[in-house]
Amino acid sequence: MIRVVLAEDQHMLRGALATLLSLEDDIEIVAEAADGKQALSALREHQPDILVTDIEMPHLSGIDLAETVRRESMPTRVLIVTTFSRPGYLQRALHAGVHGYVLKDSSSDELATAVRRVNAGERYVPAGLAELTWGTPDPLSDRERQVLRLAESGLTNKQIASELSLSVGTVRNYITEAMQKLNAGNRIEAFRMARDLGWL
Amino acid sequence: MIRVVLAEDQHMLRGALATLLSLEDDIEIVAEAADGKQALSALREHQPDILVTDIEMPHLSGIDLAETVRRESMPTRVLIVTTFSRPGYLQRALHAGVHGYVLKDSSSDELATAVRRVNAGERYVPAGLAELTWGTPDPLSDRERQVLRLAESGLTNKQIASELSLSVGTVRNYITEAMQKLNAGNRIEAFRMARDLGWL
DNA sequence: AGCGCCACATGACATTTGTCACCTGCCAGA
DNA sequence: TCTGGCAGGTGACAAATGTCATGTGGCGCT
Repeated sequence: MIRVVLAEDQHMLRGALATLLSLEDDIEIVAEAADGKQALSALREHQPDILVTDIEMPHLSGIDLAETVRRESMPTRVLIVTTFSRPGYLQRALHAGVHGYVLKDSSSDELATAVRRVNAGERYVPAGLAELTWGTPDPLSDRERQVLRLAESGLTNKQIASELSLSVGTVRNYITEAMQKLNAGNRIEAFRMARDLGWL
Repeated sequence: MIRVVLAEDQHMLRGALATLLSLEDDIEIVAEAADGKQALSALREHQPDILVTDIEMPHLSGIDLAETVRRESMPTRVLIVTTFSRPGYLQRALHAGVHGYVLKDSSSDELATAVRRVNAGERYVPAGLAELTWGTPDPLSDRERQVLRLAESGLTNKQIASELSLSVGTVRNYITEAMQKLNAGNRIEAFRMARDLGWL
């Protein structure tokens, strides 16, 4: 029996996946979690074989969970289930020690398959996405990323500067650099592109 | 037997919901659709009792579908299932003649309940959301909405102006008006707020 | 017919944003 | 030790963005 903890913040999808996975003869859902913190408690308590988790969740992301699992040498393997086929996400996920990666846009059969593969010690990654990923390494520096995130939330250069204790000129510089790297015409295009590629 | 067409672009959720709804004794899924166009064909072919549909889908949105259903006087009632609890969405949905509205963040039991209620001729709307909705009527004019959408996609005022055959000054003015109505400090805050409230 | 209201429109002006050239200091690797 | 790269910074200039006063025409109300 493969013992699974399921973490997904969307109630309806979580319930549906739990039901479907439970229908499989060799899979057992030992706990469900609606956010990262609950997931972490469940991991500590149940020490499952597999954690099936979304990336974007309150409190702790699926990637944060994967890092914790590795840092604390838990016996659990992590399988990410996510909406987005953003190259940067997969890259960060693999870097965090994730064992499998499934898109919500695939079938629930494929999820069950992935669970079994990962449980058997294999890696599971969508064919097309893997290639995409290595084609475009993230060119942004930490500062550029930081500044773009704040710009995305609607702050002005002045506000960003005071937030990060930098001069306005420096902030402008980072934005300009990011725009050049991303080949964007203004800050809006820049953070949208970075976001879409999974770099923020 | 309640005959249902299910339209949802996320494969995994669609499959899961189809399975779960089929488990109910009085509900039958007669067709599934992955986008608005497929949904429309399915509606024409099967003339179901209920259309369960997402809002954000390729080709035709769930709201477009609801409008078509009413315009063509189909025998079908429409039940929206969506991620977003944005007041403007519910408002537009009801205006389009939708009979029920369920959030993906509720349980799948609730979905089945909603299907039955709507089939019985009742309306089904989440309690809290209904109040929220009437508290904040959309203050944006058509032009302001149009301009905000284009600004959101990263176009400059000049590009927006040429797109809409206006002068740059006029475009700037619309942005300013929208910013004032939304109490935003710049265009980025403005379109983010409008988007979050479901007004774009 | 006259009034007010509103969406739509414009241009002049001030501020913010983006570009560019150039400077300092730190640190890792050849 | 030299070199290159990166973080941090400045200032001058050009371009885009935001503010404001003002004008037009349509529509409803009295």
